[in-house]
Amino acid sequence: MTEATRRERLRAETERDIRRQARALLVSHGRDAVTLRAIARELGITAPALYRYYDSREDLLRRLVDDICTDLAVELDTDLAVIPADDITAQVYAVCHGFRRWALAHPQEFALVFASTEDTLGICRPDQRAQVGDQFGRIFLQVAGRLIASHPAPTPPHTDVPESLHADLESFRAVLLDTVAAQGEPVDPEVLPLSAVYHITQSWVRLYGHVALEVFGRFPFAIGNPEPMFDSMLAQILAEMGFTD
Amino acid sequence: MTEATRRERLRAETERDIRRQARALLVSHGRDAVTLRAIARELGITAPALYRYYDSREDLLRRLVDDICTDLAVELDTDLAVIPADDITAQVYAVCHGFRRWALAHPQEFALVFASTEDTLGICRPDQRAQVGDQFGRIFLQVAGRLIASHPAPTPPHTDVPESLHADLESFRAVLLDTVAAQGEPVDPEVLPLSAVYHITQSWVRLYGHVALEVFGRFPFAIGNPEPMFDSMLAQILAEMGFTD
DNA sequence: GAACTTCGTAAACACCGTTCACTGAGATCC
DNA sequence: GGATCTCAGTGAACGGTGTTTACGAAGTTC
Repeated sequence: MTEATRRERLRAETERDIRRQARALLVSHGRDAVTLRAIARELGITAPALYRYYDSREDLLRRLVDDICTDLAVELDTDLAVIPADDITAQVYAVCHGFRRWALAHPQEFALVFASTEDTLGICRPDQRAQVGDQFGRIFLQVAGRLIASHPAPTPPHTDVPESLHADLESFRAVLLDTVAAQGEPVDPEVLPLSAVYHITQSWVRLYGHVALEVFGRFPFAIGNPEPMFDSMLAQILAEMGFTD
Repeated sequence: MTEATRRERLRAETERDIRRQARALLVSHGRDAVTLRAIARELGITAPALYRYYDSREDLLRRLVDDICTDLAVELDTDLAVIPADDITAQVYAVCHGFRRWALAHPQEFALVFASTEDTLGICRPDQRAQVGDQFGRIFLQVAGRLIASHPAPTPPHTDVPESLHADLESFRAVLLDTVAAQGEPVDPEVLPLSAVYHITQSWVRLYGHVALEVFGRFPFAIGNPEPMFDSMLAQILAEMGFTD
């Protein structure tokens, strides 16, 4: 059935097992508990064997980040699957709620992927990764692109876009257009004002800010149930783009 | 001169040295490098001696957080000292710019204080700490309280405050009033609408979100110079409160 | 000066990441 | 089919870590 050799199959299987155990340790006991010896112990092998698969513990953690992003993307895609394709605001709600739910359910993974300094996690080749994690970034860009591509009216930009950001925002707009186009319907670049691209960036700031503050417990006061605040924030973000439903 | 005994003086001195070395290791080589043995080595003592001062490495890290918050507060207070007492928007700019500058200059310390999950850092007795770090929290509350206490007009609330947040926001308003009153001029509680308190919370979400995204390099695209974006965000936050300068 | 408290030590234990020489089984070639 | 090569996994070792323990040597108190 498989044309791969027996050795290749076993290798791929072991590699998956290693990552799975590493994830389990990360989730259950935190980043520091992801030790090569503990992983090997659970797998019934010895620690040096792991060096046949990863250059170092840091290398393994770096690849874990990719796995986590992929899993998050799968979860968000599942949420998106039940949303009508033409209901863009429902898609935005689904992705944002899904992101928050995932972050609160997996704080250690959130911290590793979204709150690690570059030097504690090794260099992540800044040229290739234009976005936080390939898979999760794809979904974010996709929904963001569709959102601003379908925004109801040429919204008067609430704020002036700083002049010095024009170049960066224009290349980001190109990435958004590519992502949307690759997923299906192409979009007229003219209908994507720079101010909307800027607003999307600001929305990511707020989405990320709220979720991170909640995960890390750094809101300035105890909040009984933060979900209404999250919903209210999303509603305001959409309202500022001209969506009034 | 000092009425403390020789032993007490030496103890206090050693304790300061320990924390200073721990901070140096944190800043220069990251959280994982803050090792009891490394600290002891630099101080010319042995690692078990540190247990006369701290219960464990985790305990030491927890107290480091307090030190860092205090230092951050001192830095922000220095910035505030040169701002006219009646120019509240300038004070807001000073604190926000100072917070961003500090975070970018001390990413490891920022990550430890503002992006650590509760269980990786031990429980921080949620009853006592009403705010992120006592000292830094004091400054934030102080400026935030003064800001909404002096907001120019009874701003029409852009968004409705979710019903379920009223109770939490009211107790937060009380904390804000206490902080401002303890610092000098008392404030009429009536001039502090709940929607403004809510807006302050949303502003913290945006301030924190921008700074954390910049520190962790998680903006969705490469930004040549993020400072204009930060300034633009601050301007918008103030504009939404009715400050138009 | 005796009794007591406290700081620091050395030794030990159980972990950790990582390197290295080596074995044994799968893959390949003749 | 047998020789050869490749490579996953091993055991031992090195230097590092947090932490506990018993003990000595000061400072403090009476």
